[in-house]
Amino acid sequence: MATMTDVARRAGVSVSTVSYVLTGTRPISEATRERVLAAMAELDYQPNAMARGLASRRSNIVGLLLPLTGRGLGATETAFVTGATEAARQAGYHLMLCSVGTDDSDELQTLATQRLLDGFLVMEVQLTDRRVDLLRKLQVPFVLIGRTEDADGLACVDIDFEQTVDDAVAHLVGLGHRTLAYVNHSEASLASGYGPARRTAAAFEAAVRRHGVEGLMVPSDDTATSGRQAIRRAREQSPELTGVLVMNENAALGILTELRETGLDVPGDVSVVSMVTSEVVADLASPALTAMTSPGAALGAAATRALLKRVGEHDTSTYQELLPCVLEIRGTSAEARKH
Amino acid sequence: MATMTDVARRAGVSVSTVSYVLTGTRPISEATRERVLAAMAELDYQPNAMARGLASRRSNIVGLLLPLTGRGLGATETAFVTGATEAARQAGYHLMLCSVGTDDSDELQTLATQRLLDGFLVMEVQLTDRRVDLLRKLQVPFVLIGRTEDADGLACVDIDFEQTVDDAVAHLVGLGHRTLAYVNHSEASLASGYGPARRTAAAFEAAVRRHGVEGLMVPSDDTATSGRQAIRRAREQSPELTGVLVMNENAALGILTELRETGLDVPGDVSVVSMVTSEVVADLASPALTAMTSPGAALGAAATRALLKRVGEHDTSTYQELLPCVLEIRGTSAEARKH
DNA sequence: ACGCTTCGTCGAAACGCTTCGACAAAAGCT
DNA sequence: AGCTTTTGTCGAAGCGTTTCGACGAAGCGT
Repeated sequence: MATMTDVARRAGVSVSTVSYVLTGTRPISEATRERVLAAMAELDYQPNAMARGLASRRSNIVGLLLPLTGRGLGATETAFVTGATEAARQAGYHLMLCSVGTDDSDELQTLATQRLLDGFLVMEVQLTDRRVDLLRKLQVPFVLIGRTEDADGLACVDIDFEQTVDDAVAHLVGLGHRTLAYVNHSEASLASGYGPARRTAAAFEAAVRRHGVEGLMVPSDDTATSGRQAIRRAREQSPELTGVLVMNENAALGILTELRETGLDVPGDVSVVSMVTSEVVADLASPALTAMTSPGAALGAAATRALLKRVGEHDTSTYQELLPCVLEIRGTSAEARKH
Repeated sequence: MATMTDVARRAGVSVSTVSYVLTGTRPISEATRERVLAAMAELDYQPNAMARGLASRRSNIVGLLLPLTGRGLGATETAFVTGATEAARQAGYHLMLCSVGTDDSDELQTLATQRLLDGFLVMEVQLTDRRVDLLRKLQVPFVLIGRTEDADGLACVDIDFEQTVDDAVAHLVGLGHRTLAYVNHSEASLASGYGPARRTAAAFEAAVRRHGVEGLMVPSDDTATSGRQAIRRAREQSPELTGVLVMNENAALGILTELRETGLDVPGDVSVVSMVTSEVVADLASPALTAMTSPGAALGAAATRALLKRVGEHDTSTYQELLPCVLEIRGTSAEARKH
């Protein structure tokens, strides 16, 4: 393995000159630059990442804080990770997966103090999140995927839930539906103050009022079975219901099954719009789900860019970027039946 | 940020003594060890990962070579990643996600030569894989998830496809099915020599022969639509077909839809067993899919353990570990109809 | 009491890079 | 022409560890 000293000797310059060629920190004449580059090529030189990191106090690695609960990642999260990895790579950075629980402060502190990582991308952000306080105290650059209660002084990238819900409701109302149900996340997450659940709940209420239609919200777990129960409950409470907005994918599929088995046609009798849904899952259903496709990869890329900017420029300003899900009309939404 | 020098001064010993306490490389008396540990605690000392890496030529990071194609990761892959991350963490290692294309030798070479990673986990292994040759040439420890054509001298961890197919066929035959179809991966992947496709094809043929039943194989892309076409084709060729084994999840859901719309009952008329399927996806269907659940997390953990062993002990022997998928009987398989 | 090994510790030399101050040489001003 | 900048390069001092050789102090067998 060739080192910088080898390159310097071969090119007949000092090591510092080689370093300047590599980093561009100081001007180097065209002639010697070429000699150095040639020497590197001949020796198959690759800078040693550890040595570089030690000397420059930069690892060029960012950590992705992702509590791996064991139940796996959904398509949205996966897309996010993919997008982030790709964006990091393009900027010459690497992404390290850090499976640290949301409340495992010790583990996170170790990780952040080791000087192995230049910054953090924080996923699965709670409304009040201990990791945020810790990272802030430690003065480590970080960007949240999601938002805390008070986002002041923080950098966040998140789905624009308000816009997304509003677009979905507008779509259904535009098709003539006058009585809507929103199948949200579970009661538990609503109670614990889970951001997306809270925000969409509020947004749904606002949208419904603004459009002057009836709206009913019911909670559901993220399983097909729970989705079936939810839609049954919704139809009991409000039998004239023709438009359904549903937060999570598995519940959405359960709802389709339940409606079909009740003898109702989708989208003939009832229209269903799924939120924050990936294309893959949408196509699993038959007919394919009309859905608000989550901008997973775009979010990941945006978050990474924001983080790298903070790392590079010691930027520490408040920053917020919200991306809406985009409506993909497929087979489960149609004009409301006239009566 | 406290350094080792600070700790040494505080404990009244030399830096090397501190280092020995930390690494256990040389014996240290109980008394000074305690003094050193106390000093560390008082100073909130954390070893600097870069310095340690430079001096010891070990980063304690392993790379996960995962071509992120943009179409996202399935549940099995995700579980794998999760399992690997967790296993690495428990051994004091970290996992770095490396999105490197299967034929991007330059990128991989850079990565491996940088001395940033102690070893590699290689996913999406092709039957003949250029990455394998490169890593071998570079003398970097690595473990494959999957198998190449010639696995001699390599370390591989993979699904035991032969066993899995055999178990699935045995399940269907045990229920009285005498004519089976196997909906495999696409024609293209079969032609390109994709391992799982080839291996399951051979295993299916063998199992069918061994059990003395009829078997037909049809290819399908990994989409619901393609699954529907595949089952239609299979029933044309072999109308008395009552048992279906299907390789990929999306196709499996398509098959259920197609059968239902043809007026056939599952599992009353036809039994369907899905292979290498995660629980989440299995539950999406109604009735839930009887499936061979892939041991994603276990595979990831096994691969990581194997890799760390090689890294630590400069072990370079041939190694192979195969884990079968386990049969989860749910709602899509039942006794064959008597006639 | 004598050498001999074992134990516990120290000092110093790596590890391979970045970065700072210094300094000729070249270039830009009046 | 003389003076100040700017440009291009060098040497050396870190960065915070690990690791190796050395060495005094114990512990052992005889």
